[in-house]
Amino acid sequence: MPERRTAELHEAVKRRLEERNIRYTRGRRSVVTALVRIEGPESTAELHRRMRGVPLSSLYRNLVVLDEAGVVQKHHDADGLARYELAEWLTGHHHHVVCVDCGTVEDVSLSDEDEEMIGRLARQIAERAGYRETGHNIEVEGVCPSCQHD
Amino acid sequence: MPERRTAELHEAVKRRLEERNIRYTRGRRSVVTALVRIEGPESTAELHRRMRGVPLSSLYRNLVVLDEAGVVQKHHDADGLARYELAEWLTGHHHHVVCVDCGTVEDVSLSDEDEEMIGRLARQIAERAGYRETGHNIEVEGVCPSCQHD
DNA sequence: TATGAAATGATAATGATTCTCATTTCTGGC
DNA sequence: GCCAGAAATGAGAATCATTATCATTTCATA
Repeated sequence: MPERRTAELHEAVKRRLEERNIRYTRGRRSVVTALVRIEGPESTAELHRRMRGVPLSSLYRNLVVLDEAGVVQKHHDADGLARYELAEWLTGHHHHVVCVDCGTVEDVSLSDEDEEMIGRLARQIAERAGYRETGHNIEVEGVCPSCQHD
Repeated sequence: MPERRTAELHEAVKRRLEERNIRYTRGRRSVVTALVRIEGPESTAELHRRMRGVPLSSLYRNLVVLDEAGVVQKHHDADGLARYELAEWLTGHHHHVVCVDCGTVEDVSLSDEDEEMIGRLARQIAERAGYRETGHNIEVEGVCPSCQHD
């Protein structure tokens, strides 16, 4: 993500939080900063490693706050551990490829036509079960480049 | 699932386990039996409730065994809790609709044409990230019928 | 600068899952 | 049927990510 955009992103987050009377503190800023550099949802352990000086309890607490404010999106990997990334209104709509070997998750975007197709299928799936759709995404499993050694 | 098929299903599971020199014991049978009645991935707590007389430690241990043998498929809900269902080679390929309110998960199947379309997109997503694809599924989020009260 | 609300950091508590180990149940050969 | 070894079980302890607690600090506003 280009330098330029990062400042705008922080501004957008700040506005979003202020609308909800939540302060955009240094700890929360550093969560967002750590998340900007990332290719796909990262574990809390990894995020903590990237953020020297921020206590684990604060990280957890702020992830909850940012999640409830819709700034961040929470996922779970194959072991059930939490992984976070910036919400789609900040990064754009995308899907995930998960490595079945090492557990890494990467973001992938599709063309507008393909997205439309998926959207239609998702609506159909929801409708068939009597659900009111609120979102969808394709989870693709595979073996990532660096795990394909044999 | 019809009565008739249930016996065949147990036979298929038995063969699968025997190939791996794993015994198909009463405890394991009752896990499979509990799973047959289910509409979508169920939590371990719910499974345990359905299986009076089976200690929790045995349930957990057998879920691991059945998962490693490919009899059962493990998922995680929005809270990161484990949910299990029978593997697709026993039930057929399908997708999931998740209620964002109560967390229930239901299975949904699509037409062959739609499946082909999704398969193509999944391959494309994997390829774009340099992954060798091993599987995929669409996760649709929505509000289930019984949570649509307002 | 004072005041009350919100956020922090250190630590304790929680709860799902996994591990341990003594006991029990299978299986295959005699 | 009976034995020996392997596998499975059950009860409980241990683990570990995540949450809650609470005294202290920081912030926004007057």
